[in-house]
Amino acid sequence: MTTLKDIADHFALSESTVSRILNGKGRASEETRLRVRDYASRVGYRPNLTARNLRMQATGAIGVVVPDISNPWYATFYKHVDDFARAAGYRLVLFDTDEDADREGVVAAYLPMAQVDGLIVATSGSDAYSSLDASNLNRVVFVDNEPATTADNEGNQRPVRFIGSDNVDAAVRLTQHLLDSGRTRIATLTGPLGESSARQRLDGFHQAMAAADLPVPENWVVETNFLYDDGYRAAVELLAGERPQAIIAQNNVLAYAAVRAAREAGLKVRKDIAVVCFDHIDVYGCMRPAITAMCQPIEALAELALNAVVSAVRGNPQPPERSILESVFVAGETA
Amino acid sequence: MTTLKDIADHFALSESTVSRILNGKGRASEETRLRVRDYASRVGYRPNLTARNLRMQATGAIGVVVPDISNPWYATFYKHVDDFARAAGYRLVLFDTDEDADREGVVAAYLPMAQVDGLIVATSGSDAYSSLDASNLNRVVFVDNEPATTADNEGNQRPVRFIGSDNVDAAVRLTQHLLDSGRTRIATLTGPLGESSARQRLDGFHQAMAAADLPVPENWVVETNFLYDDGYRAAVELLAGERPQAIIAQNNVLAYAAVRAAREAGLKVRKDIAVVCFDHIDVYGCMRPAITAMCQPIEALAELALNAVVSAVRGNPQPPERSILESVFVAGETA
DNA sequence: TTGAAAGCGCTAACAT
DNA sequence: ATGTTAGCGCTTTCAA
Repeated sequence: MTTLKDIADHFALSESTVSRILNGKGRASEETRLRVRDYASRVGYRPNLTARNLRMQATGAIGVVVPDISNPWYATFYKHVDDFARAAGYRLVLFDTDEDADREGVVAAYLPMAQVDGLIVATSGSDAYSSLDASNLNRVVFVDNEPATTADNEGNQRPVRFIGSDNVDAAVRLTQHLLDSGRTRIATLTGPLGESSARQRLDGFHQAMAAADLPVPENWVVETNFLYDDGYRAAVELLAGERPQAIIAQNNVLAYAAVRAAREAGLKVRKDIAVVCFDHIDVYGCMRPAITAMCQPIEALAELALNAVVSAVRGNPQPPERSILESVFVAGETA
Repeated sequence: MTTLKDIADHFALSESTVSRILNGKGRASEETRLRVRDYASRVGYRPNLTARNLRMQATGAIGVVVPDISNPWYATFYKHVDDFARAAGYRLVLFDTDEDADREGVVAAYLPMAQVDGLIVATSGSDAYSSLDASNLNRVVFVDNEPATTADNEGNQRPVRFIGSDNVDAAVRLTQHLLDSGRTRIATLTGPLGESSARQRLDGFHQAMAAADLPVPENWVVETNFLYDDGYRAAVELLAGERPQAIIAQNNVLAYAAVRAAREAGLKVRKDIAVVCFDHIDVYGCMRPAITAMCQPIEALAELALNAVVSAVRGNPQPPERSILESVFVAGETA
């Protein structure tokens, strides 16, 4: 590869002069500038970003960490973040942790390892963030789901920047929707209850049921890992026992699994069993039945997250505050 | 951040000793090793990968470039590549170009800029690869779609490593399937005809129609950018005119757009109009109707692509050969 | 307008 | 078993 030095040598110039010219900094004689620019583009010179990043102590890249990029919700989220990032002059790099805490830990370390300037993280429960020092932790913005722990060495829990939604309330509303339709025997497929979003959505469900004086049999609260296969197994098992009138799936993918299980059990969704969920999104309009759901305002989350991380990266210390957005109810055909 | 030097200073050791210990290379006294390891993990030392990469002239990362990560086909492809990459000891980094040649050009430059060791590219027609020198071009593996041009400065077209499928033949078979069902008035939504996959699929369509002595009205071949919105507009327009009995969509997303347009036009898909496509994949089993399609063997593509790029990265020059896999017909409910 | 020199944090060849 | 030195390719201060 051609380096700055190669170009400098070619003209018997110094590296610094060439660097300045190529970066448009400082002055250089019109003639040198032209010659250098021309030569650089002729030989296809590309600055070695690794070297530049090392020198600059910055990368210009922001990482986005999601548990499952084949989940259209996260893909859509990423696309929105990308739009905002581009406008702000940052490059985005996408990491898929496959809902695996270890993989997430690896990515979390990219920050102290100087691979990205900041991180937007939809965590699935890694505790890797506790090993980040304050200056690095400050450059991560959590979305959707709060990290399990951000305690430091001494065990002090440290507040972080979080952009999420009103999960408890959304769950209450979603449950209430079912109750209003006369369905009182309700089961739920939860995510890992170590995760805040799962816990909160379960809380809301319990609250609404308690307020209506309705029981929730223990075996109607089934914990999953938020992934399709696991959700499917759980749903099959759920439907094999005494059958609820409705299932609340704590994310979109679990709902798809539940719908499949219901169909395979010969049930007609809605008539025989209602299925509702959180964060259903149908990018291409081809999913049937359309699922009734409470949805986080995905674009607003993306915008807040990007702004927050950029401001941290630019050196403005982040107020470790929680921004909670309101979910919206989207009526479908399943409840 | 703690650096090697900090640790070295702390024990009055040299950086090289600490480096060797932390990398498990060379010998060191049991005692020093323990003390250093312990201290490093206590202070949460993370090697600066930027520095290491600069020194090593390698990153251990392979980039995967796709035109649209919210397209489940690419998301699935990525996941498969990830599995193989992990097994081979490489980290994957995902880039979404949003079907935009400029963005793809930026990512292509990551190679000479030393940001990744290799690239697996599902191109959407950037000519950026022509500016890569031989040693860089050798580290990119193209999948699904061949690059527009890989000519060098002198205009010589250079062969590249490509993993794709039998598009022409697949299109012939898909068309034949429609013909066999008695549908002879067939329209097609193509991708950008600058892209090889689009051209080949169109070729196959024309071949099959010609072989059956059937005409293809010019306005029944509609070129799109492979994206949903554009496909939808095209489909609406197509259905507004004299109506074909079937639509061949050149990718999955165009099919979803066509199905939507058909529904909105009050048509019953299959009965009133057939819709078939390439590469339909329904990760969650909730898309209705199930679309009849010719599908590239996605996992095999992923495996070949990863193996090829890894072997290039490891220094084994790539034979610039084209690997062509056979597509499989997946019967659905739409034709 | 240009150059010399230092240094970002790391690894490795070559001492000792 | 450990240290010295050089250098990866770049930017930037300071000097000329």
